[in-house]
Amino acid sequence: MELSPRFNFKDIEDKWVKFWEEKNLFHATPNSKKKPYVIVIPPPNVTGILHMGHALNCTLQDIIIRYKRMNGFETLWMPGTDHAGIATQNVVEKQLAKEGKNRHHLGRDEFLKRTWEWKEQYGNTIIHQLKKLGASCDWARTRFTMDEEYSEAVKYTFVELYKKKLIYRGQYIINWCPRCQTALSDEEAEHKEKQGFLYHIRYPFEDNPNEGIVVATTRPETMLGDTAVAVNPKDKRYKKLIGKTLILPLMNREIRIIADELVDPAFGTGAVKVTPAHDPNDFTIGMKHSLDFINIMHPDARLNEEAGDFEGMDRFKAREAIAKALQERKLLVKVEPHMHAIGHCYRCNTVVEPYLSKQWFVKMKPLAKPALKAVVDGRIKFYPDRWTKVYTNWMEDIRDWCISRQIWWGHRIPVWYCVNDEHTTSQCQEPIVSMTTPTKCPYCGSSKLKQDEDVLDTWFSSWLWPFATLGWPKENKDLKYFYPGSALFTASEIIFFWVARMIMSGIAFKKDIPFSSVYIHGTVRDAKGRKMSKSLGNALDPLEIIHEYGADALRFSLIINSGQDLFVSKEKFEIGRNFANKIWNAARLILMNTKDIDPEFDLIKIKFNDTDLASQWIISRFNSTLEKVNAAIETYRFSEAETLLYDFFWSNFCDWYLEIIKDRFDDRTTQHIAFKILEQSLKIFHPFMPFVTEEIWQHIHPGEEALCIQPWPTVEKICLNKEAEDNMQVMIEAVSALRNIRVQWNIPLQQRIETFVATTNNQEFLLFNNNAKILQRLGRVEKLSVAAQLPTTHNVAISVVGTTKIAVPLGALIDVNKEKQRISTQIEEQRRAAQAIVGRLQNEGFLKKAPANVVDEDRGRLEALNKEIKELEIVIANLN
RNA sequence: GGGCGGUUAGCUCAGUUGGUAGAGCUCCUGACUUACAUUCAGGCGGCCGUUGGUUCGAGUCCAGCACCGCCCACCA
Repeated sequence: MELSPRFNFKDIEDKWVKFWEEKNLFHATPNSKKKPYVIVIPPPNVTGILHMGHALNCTLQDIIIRYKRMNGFETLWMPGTDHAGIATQNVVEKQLAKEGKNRHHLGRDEFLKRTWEWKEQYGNTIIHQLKKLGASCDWARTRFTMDEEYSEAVKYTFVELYKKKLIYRGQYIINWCPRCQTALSDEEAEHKEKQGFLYHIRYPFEDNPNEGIVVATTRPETMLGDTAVAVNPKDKRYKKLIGKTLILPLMNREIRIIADELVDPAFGTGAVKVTPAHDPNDFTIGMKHSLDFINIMHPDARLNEEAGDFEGMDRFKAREAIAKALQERKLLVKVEPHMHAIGHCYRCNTVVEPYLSKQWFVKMKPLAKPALKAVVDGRIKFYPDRWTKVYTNWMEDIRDWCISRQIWWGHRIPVWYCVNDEHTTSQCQEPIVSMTTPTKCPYCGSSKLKQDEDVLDTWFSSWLWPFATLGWPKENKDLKYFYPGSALFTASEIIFFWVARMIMSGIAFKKDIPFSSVYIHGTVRDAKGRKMSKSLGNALDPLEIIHEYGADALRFSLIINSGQDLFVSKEKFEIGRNFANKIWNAARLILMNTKDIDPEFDLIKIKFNDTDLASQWIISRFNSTLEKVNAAIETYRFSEAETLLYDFFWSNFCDWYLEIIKDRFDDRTTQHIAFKILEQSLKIFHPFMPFVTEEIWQHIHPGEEALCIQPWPTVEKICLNKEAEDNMQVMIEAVSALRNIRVQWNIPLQQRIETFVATTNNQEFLLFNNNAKILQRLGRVEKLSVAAQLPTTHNVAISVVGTTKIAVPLGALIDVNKEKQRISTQIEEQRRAAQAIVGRLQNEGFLKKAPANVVDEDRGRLEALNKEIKELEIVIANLN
């Protein structure tokens, strides 16, 4: 049965997606005979639609998963989605805004109901898209970070950590997003360099209002909340002033000058205004010196009643207004431009505000210590290795993790407070932390309890992903068999957010690392190197590429470019499309010319003496390629693996082997070798291009088991034949030499030529003698003579390969007059060019006296041209 | 301020332990065509960022410098 003349990926992709899923080929179950190989997918946000980053990330995972599956592992690729607290809430709020409502109009329960509805409707979009990509996940296991079972795991984690005193609640300066109106963790505040200003403000002395101390700040509006000015105790300029009282301008509050080592005398004026409620540094100083903490801001970043005349004003408006007011009072000494990094909300890009508030935190040092060790002592390896240092640096300097969020969509914090005014004992202040909803206060017995309003950071659920997806905290067979996992594939952006925390949680709760390899891949950018984003409008949609070029093409092209950050444009995907097409057509050629293939036929049974050089060569090339491909995949060098496959199949198999055997396809052994190489190639291409390979496979093996569960070929050492590879290389070069002569001398392909091969090297003599056919067929040679010396014929074109001369007598082959004319024209062109140089040199006066380098350069060109002219003249002479 | 990565053909990138610089795309020339024009054959095109060092020999190893990019950081 033949393949259709044109490869049409659109006809086959959906068919195989459906087939694989219906036959349950990707489902993994605990299996006493096989070793497990496990990857958990980085769960995409439910709000997500497939972008190039996902496509790259998931293709990489799919390659190794399919590879391991074919290598006999019980492979589990765990799929699922993340509830993405802030992102999802934002989407639904935007929807509400269109209806002129906000979430408070609906109330918490109604809003959550609405969000769940949204999730049911759109939350699986990305899962469907991943299937189109060919991802071989165990779809039946698809998890969501807010599944009921999963929620139990999250609660359990919170309660356990609280019991171990690794979770605490307290008033601290956190990153506050005034738009999302929630706290953020340090990692969620993205620092970006921005041009700002450094305002120098004079704070007058209480006893001498005309004099004062000058402080420098980038956020003058926070001065309204100042409760001190600090200087370094060693700073000679200010030593005498320590303890003096100042009048805080605009507020007319008395504040004092205090001394603290945190102050750097070299920055600004060396005197720092201290705003303990609005700056992390100042907070520390405030605690140390028992200062007042004055919060001057509403949660939406408008100034509050503590801001005096500026109440109600937005923070940035207030900044201008305050600068102006200070200027009017002649207290603004100067304003200078200043570059500094400002935190932005990673979800909405709003400038975050350091804000004092009561939040829940995870104490990280005890969790980080064993997680750091696991990487330092090599139990977990990063690929490429350089990320190890990024990880260890962060872990060594880890800070506590703010996990409470003032939003509604997420895991509600499992904490209740006693709100009974009448019987409140001092113990009733204690939070009640519980897996289940408590009915009464354990201290006073009151049933007036109120649950904490906040939800947990999304990452507080995703850091449990490697085991919560397997049913933890309940023990079960899956968990026992599939944990710990094998590898994790992700982008560098979430090493801190996710990778590090999974390692911590795995060790803390499962007493074992969650995976032993972490592969960090590059970022996908556009052709100009910018990150792809919807707002820039430069995003290439993977689905569009799948539609236009096919999923195999998308996958192959992405991976072959994935050595580092990728710069993609539409044309970059042609390589994959063309390659899929090449595979298809090679298969067509072979299927057209082979029949009744003996299924028992095996390449390793072929004796080298029984077959020709080209066959030995291609069998050896297949095995040496396979050996290298295996090594590349095992060490996560995927683009290298694809390059090896591409070169083997296209440059060796198609361009040479198939061309050589085309006219002897009637030979049974040849048929079998070609068929077998194709069949084995399909297997090793399958992880990279699952669709086209499965299609061809099922075509040649109808009714048999699918390609995706075929055993991976083994490297047959007996087939590795360096001598054949080297010898074939000589033949290839000889053919190339002949082709070269043809082009050089304008000998049309139709024109059969006579060729002499001359060598005194015994081995090469035999080689050419035995493989004359290759030269004859691919070089279109009519008569080939192999001898020790060239005949004494004039007018031969000679090319040298190794120690062998390949010569073609030109005599009758070329039209001498035509050739003469062609060369004459060439000579004329060269002469004109030479004349132009001479002319220019004369015009510019260089010919007589000039800087040596200029003349040398031109002289070089002149000489080169003259040399070429001479050579061409010799050629003309020879033609006679 | 600290750390990391990059600099090789016009473009995008390979280059394994030091040993005559490679691929794809682009461009140019050509193509007996029943596997493929998403093809085939051939060609043009590189002081391998810069300076110095180690070596018989450096794109590759070492040091400095320049430029580009990324990450981290509580100098207000």
